[in-house]
Amino acid sequence: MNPKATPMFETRSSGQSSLSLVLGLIHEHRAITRSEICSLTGLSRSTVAKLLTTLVNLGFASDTGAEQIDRVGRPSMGVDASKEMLAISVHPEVDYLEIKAVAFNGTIVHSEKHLYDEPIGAYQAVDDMVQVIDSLVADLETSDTNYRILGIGVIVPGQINSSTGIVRQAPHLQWSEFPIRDLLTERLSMPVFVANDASLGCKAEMAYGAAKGATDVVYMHGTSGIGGGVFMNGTELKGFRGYAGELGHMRISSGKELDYSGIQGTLEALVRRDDLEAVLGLKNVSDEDLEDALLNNRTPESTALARRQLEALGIATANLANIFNPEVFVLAGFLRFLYRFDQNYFHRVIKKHAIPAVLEGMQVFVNELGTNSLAIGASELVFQEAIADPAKYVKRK
Amino acid sequence: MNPKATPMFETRSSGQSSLSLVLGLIHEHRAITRSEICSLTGLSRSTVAKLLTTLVNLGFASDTGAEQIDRVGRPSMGVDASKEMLAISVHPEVDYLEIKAVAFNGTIVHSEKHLYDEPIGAYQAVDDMVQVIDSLVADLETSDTNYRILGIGVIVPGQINSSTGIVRQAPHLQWSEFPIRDLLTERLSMPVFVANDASLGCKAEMAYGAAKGATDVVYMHGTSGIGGGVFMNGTELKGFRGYAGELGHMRISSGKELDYSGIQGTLEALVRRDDLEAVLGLKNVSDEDLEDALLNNRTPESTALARRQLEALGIATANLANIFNPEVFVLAGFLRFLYRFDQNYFHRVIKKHAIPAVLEGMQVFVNELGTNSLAIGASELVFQEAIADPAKYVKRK
DNA sequence: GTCCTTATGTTTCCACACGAAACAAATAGA
DNA sequence: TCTATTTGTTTCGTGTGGAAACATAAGGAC
Repeated sequence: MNPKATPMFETRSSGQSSLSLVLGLIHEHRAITRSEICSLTGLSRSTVAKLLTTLVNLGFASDTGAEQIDRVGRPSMGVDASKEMLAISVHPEVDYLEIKAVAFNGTIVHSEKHLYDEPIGAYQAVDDMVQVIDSLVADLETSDTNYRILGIGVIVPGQINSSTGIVRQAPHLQWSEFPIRDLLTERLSMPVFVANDASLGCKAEMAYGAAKGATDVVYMHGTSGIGGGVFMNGTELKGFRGYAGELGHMRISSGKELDYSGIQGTLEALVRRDDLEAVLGLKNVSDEDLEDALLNNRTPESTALARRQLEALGIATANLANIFNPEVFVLAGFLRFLYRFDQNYFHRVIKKHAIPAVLEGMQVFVNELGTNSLAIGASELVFQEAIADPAKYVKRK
Repeated sequence: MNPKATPMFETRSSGQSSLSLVLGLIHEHRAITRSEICSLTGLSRSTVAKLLTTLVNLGFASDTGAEQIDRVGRPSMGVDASKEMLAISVHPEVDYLEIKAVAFNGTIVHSEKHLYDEPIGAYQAVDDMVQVIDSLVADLETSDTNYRILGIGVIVPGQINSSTGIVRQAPHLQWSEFPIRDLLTERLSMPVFVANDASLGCKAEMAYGAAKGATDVVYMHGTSGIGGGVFMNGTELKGFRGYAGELGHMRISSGKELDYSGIQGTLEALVRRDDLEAVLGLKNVSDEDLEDALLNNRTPESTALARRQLEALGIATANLANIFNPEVFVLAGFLRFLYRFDQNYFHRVIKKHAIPAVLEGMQVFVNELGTNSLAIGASELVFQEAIADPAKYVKRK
């Protein structure tokens, strides 16, 4: 046939098939009954039955007995999301490399962390990842449970071009222009996905955390800099080349403070974790310790600083509210306890700078998910791909 | 059946059917050959043939003879988008009411403008609209061409809740909380859609103007205030309640200037058409006259002001570039000639305040479409609905 | 002009997804 | 034990889209 035929769109029920729809529900709910699937999707009982048999055959779900009770009528049978389908999350940081295995039903089945004494280069990091993953895969395959690994999700603290899988710049790791996805794909021979840490944190909070059920979410994550993730209408804002969501670089003041990119008056220049540590006489402490010090040892200086930072954060939030009209705003990292320091003040600043209409119904939350949030977000990269085309993944004997 | 069954998703080829896909292509291209449809969609010849006969029967398209020439092989037959399917655009402004009729192939088949001596209220405006549209419909129906009107698109200069069709606030018209869609639907008995003017301008520029072919577009429109429209990945950013895109209220400076909502240091407070008129000794002049005066009668004062405004606009643009990583940035209204006043300076400001990565491949354009841009955008509201479900619209005898 | 090649339209049949309807099964309540 | 209710199961019909074979309309080589 015509070899030049490169369709602009997928044909065949573009968007998603019913199979994906049902599989997505199973993944989201972890356990769900057949009748719930019927009412949530609008599919008929006969169709749901057929779809479920194929999903069970593919290994994505398993039938459970009837569980419902205390209602008239024949009890509906349940299905569970698979405990055996896995995604592996990989998280390189300045001083460690963390690898976890997440099951399709959301449970963490494995977790390991390798500490580094000194920062290592990008290529060395890839070598380490390959080695750790290879041995993990070997362990899982010899285990008595019949695990099957669907792919790898890499969490990178920096700018990612998600379509090419190239790390554009990761300031803390000091990586730049590093084609991590292709390198890992080649050496691991399984699907590899790469994404920004803030974007994955947002994804996880939307799936199972503070923003569960919301479709329009803005997420800000404060570590050393401030990273952002934005989901509108349920899908991530990626932009032309995939660099959308650089919320920390938003300029909100005409002041002369510089952020780490050398830009003046940005959010990142005005809201700094370092400054909070300094005013409390601390250095390189954990988030927990900093939170404790900030909230419980209030001094005039620390209060003044926190207020200044909260004002800047509030102005940025108001700007983002005007721009996005989100349903939920999630604050993570050190922004979480900066917010808790004086949330009333923060809300007053927002009210002053945002249009009233966009604040109606908008909610501000701090992140709910703890240490596993990034791993869960990374696993979603893999699982969403599998959900979109379940037939591609055949059952392992 | 179960009456409580309210599916969260549409089943049945959710997204779009092949019929919509093909109809969308016909609308976009105005004229296209059958074989182009095959290669663009990936559908088979037999399927395309079937789909086209139903679309021709529905009246959305008409067969044309073979046109292609100078190539080996049987020439492919063409289809034209209908000249008879119409959308009516309605544009209320402070001192006029403008009504146009746009055909499915993009041609303007009718245009009329009623001037007002003094501002009229919202209800009076609706009365006028109904009267004008009724008589227009009567004219079209008695015409010798077999017109069929698919719906009404209303262009409102203000905040719209697109899901309820309520005008939240239109400062210049002095309307607020006005349920214009329901009022018009009731009295006109045809589908009515309402949208913000900047959003429609953006839609039109993407379909047929400066941003043609782009999927990630940020559009800023300067009239008295500054309105914005954002499309990401081809779909409009609406946000939770539909108020996303209030770009004019972005705060970029710590200055004390107030915009018309009383917010300090915003883009709208710093970039003002009034100020440009004043520095040139003008008042209430047309865009053409203001452009002419600004570009051709440069004084030290006007240059200084334009530079200040360009700097603010550049900072805002850089912020939006960081946030959205758009492919195309479109400047319309008076921003168009503010940009032309010194576009090199504008680009320098952007470079200074944006992350290098997000500027790669980003292009800045001024709007290309002239007076009909809003009408075309409004017609798209109607036509996109028809394209999504063509079977709903039966052919008129 | 006559063939051959190429690209397209047309027709016939088939695969697949999904639903409607009838029936079977499992519960609570009378 | 019987009834009402809800769900699983089976059968059959419908609609969407494709593959394959065939028909048709061009250009090009001889």
